[in-house]
Amino acid sequence: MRGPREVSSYGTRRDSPRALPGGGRKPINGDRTMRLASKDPLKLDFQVAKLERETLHDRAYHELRKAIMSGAIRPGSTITIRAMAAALGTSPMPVREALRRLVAERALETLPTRSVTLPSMTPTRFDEICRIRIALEGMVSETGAGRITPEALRRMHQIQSEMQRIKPNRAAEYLAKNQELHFTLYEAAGMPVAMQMIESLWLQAGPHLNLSIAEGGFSMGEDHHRELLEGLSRHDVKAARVAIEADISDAAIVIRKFLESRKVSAA
Amino acid sequence: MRGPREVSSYGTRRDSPRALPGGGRKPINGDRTMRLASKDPLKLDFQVAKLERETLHDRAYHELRKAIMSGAIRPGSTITIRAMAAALGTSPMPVREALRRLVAERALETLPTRSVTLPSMTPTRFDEICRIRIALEGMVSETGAGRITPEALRRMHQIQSEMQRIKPNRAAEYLAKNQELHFTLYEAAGMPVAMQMIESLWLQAGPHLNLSIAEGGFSMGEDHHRELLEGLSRHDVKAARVAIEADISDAAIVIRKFLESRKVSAA
DNA sequence: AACTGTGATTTGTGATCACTAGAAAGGAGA
DNA sequence: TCTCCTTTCTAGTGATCACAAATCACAGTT
Repeated sequence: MRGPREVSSYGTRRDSPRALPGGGRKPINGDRTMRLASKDPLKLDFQVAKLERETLHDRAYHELRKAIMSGAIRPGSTITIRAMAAALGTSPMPVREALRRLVAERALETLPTRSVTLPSMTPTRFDEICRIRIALEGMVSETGAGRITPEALRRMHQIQSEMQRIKPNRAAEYLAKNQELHFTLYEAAGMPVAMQMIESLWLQAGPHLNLSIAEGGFSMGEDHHRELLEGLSRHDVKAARVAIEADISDAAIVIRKFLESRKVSAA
Repeated sequence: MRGPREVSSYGTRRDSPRALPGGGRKPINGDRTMRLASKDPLKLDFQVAKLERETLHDRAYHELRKAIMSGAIRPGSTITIRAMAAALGTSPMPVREALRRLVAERALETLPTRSVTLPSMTPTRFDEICRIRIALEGMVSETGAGRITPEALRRMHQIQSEMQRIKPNRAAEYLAKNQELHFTLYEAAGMPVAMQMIESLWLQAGPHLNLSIAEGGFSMGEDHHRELLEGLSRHDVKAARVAIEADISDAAIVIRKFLESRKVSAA
């Protein structure tokens, strides 16, 4: 006899609503909520708030992603499903799917034992990622430069000035702003497929950037960002591309040095 | 009272071995099978066949992938977990994970209703994919051209001559050989991260290539493949890159025309 | 005849259980 | 004390169950 689950330590019970309030993330339901009256234009004569409906594995995915990007998970450490599930207050199932998704995006890796780890970065792999980034982000930034709106450009200037005011010991903030600056330009290109690929690349490199910058301090990007914004102002798409490529290359040199020094110290 | 599963319609029972014979796919276990005797050098004085130990969701993934690439799944049609599970003779669980993985790779797409479909290709998306391919595969092919081994080059010649002998009505074979030719070059570059990204792009474009070639016939690539092989023979990496880029561009023109004609006929 | 509300069926999501393989810990013998 | 074996524990995989949202079918109403 097995009465349908009498006890459980989960915060979310069966009979509680599945829809979770969720952070400020975009809802995945497109437009097919609220179909109540007045047919084809599907208009309602009063306003209602759109319901958020996010799945648990989506939330687990975003939590893990955040932890990876921020450097909270140490490279080489393994992530166990059950521990993560306990931390999130869910069953192992959503975590399993989130991990699988991150493995597919190459942010995580499955060991031969089938455990999942955050892969450590080798200089070789880092070089490869940088070369891909130059090819891909170079192309996308050139496209974005040709289609950027005045609002987006203003926003980039805003981000740049904020970056210059960040204190030298707040490396994580700096990196976040840096990402925002780059992605504002890329977004302007209107290339969603490329966008996801670039995000995947940043996710692979991110944790190691965080670690190396945290130790070595940051002094990167200033010049190239200035060149980038100048190029955008005068609609010089080639200049924008060159600035992005140089930005990636120069940062790569610093990080690579750090990776190699770490390799020596580990040996 | 609920005796632990008396009946089941699955072909694979609990007590049957988990390890499935599997097709000619590479096993995911690295090297840590067979650790029976003679410790540290890990040598065995006789040869044994490596045990295949592939998870069910890996097999489901590869089956689905094959179905997508071959065009067996029509764009726009939805894939239900339970139907796929029944077809594979497993529980829905492995299928669920395989689908999630393919969605992460953008080969499939989740609708707002959370069903999974094979997305149909718009000219816009196709153009984007081609531009990404030119940037990425151009870079990789230049690298590969500089590092290709004589064996790999010989193999490429072999593939090319096989392609020329394929009858005009065997489009699928032609596409398979075409992929083999490209990937042999890319493999030589030794860029595993880029490799996976390129595979993902081919998986996105693949089904639609199949459909359009099947209807329109194929007359693509001959010239560019010749240029490519000539360039490789004389170690001209730039020529190889240009040939690949032209190959992608020219094929894109044909496919794009097909996509647009189809759009009109659908409307 | 078209639309709306209701019930039945389908389908995705999440929880729990069972099973197996590694990993770790503990103990016996040299 | 070290090594090897056994036992125990841990963790991933897959099956099954339960539930809710979506779709479908149908009937009743305007």
